[in-house]
Amino acid sequence: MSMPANRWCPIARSLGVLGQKWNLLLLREAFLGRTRYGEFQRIGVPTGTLGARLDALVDAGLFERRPYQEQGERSRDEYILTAAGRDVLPVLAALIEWGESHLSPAPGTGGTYAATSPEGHAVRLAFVDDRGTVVDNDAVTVARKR
Amino acid sequence: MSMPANRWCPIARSLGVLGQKWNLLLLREAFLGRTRYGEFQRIGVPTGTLGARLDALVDAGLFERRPYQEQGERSRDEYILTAAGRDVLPVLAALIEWGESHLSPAPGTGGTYAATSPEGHAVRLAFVDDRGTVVDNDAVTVARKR
DNA sequence: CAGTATCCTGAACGATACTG
DNA sequence: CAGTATCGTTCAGGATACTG
Repeated sequence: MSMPANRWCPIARSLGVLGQKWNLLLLREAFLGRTRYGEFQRIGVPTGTLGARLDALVDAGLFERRPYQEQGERSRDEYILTAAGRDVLPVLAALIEWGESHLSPAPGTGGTYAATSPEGHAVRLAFVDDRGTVVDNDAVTVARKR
Repeated sequence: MSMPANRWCPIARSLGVLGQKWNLLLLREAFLGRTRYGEFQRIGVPTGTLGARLDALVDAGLFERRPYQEQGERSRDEYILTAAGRDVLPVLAALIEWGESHLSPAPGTGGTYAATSPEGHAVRLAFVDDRGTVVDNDAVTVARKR
């Protein structure tokens, strides 16, 4: 995403990293516990694209390579989420919630993903103020600072 | 986004609507109160692209056209967020927060956007459980249902 | 299994010109 | 001001073959 007129905008800048077609799907797999090339490949991404996307995500600091070695095999790399990568979770959660609410099929018939707290409680995304009070989405307004 | 292997996934499906380069930027403008062609145009999108994106967002049900008429001018259309469109706010907020945390320049030097509650309190996105208790991002796990 | 290398195609993009 | 039309370019994506 080039867009010189929007370089100041964190949305545009985030999309520069996260906006390509496969990146968020690879991150989804990572959150589901996948770490290896072959596991990522199974979601349908062509190998050429996969290599490029993995490189890009490593360069952007969302994945880091970690060597591993199976019995009698050469050393290979796993792709592990960094702290920056783990912070993408709200983006994924927001997309999941929007898709399940507004896209056919089966809007509202129980989701395909479950997000849970360490205690096993289902969690959802919400806006909260500094005291931790939940604020309804429609009540939130956005403004540009300065 | 075609991806037959991922049609079940609400992330992939949401990206089908929201993933194009300019769509989220147009929605950003809508949240900032812009409604008219010329206002959208100012963000740097070429007119051809703008027409196509606006059509797509109307077709997807995120914008609706509403006629307006200035003194002595012909009737024109404004582009108004629908309920589905307003629900995109968490996606934008998540991208803003990720970008401001992890992308140069000036990560953490105070954001470019402010989200506020009706009472004027600053709000941020967070995971909450069914009792409204905030759960730390890193403590949340995702799993595929069924 | 874990990649790299090639080649092709299509869609979004960007610029520019034109119309009511 | 609010668009539509045209055109060239670029790049992600897709298919396939090949390597260690």
